[in-house]
Amino acid sequence: MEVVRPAYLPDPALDAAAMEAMQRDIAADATFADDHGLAPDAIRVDDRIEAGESVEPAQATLDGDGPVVAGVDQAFREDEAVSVAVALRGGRVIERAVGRAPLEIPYVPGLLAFREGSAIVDALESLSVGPDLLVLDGSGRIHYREAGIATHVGVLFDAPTVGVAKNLLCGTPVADVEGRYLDAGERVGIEANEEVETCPAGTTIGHFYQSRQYDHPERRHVNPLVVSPGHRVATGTATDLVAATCAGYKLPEPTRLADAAVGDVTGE
DNA sequence: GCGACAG
DNA sequence: ATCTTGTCGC
Repeated sequence: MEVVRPAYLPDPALDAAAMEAMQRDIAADATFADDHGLAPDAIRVDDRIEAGESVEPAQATLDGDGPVVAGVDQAFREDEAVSVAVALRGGRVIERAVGRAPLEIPYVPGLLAFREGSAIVDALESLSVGPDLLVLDGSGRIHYREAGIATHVGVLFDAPTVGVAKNLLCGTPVADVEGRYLDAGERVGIEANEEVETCPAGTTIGHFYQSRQYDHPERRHVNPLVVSPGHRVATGTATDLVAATCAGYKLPEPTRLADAAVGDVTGE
């Protein structure tokens, strides 16, 4: 893949005010409407995984039909960030790419892309396929300036992206989910509030999505995913697409596989 | 000043 | 995110 908006490369040397200013520009350039030619129905997961079988990584097959979805995830060592992108077609791995970058700034809520972004760019630049959709770890439009890491990366490459987070950064759920049991498949809208300074309060900027749930509400329950559009995807579609990439686990397959891959790149 | 806060 | 083993429950 190729960066098409180099002005938005996440330079960790910028001061916070400059980072925030860049995010406002990115949000203005982002498209929170469908512009991707992807149909959730066209996305397939590996049926062997859905059946609970263990699957060996498939050999690279760059040819074929059907949309390509890539998951991206990061892990950290001493003072470097490692990012891995895993591209899937029909639920099978067709390519993996690794990227690295020194860790130069601490984690600051709202400025995540400036800490991890360089490693992600490094990984995606070495990816030979241009995925029809990128699934990033973290928020997209659910962000103080509607420019979370999924939106930032999407605009950098002008690629359709969605963000999948495990926790809510900002915004207000339209229904109380606190300790409430959501059935698998349920979604609850997340609306912008005063924390989101770039759009009117009440705008739907994402969803809680219950990708997986236990059968008995009494004791244990799974926390829902936090899904939001990154770039070139509408809010409802973002959740539809993420739902289509899930295969019985809490995390979407692209994310799970990127997670595992970055794990053993970082590990042994 | 206090609270909230992706990874 | 990361430091880290076993363990309770379905």
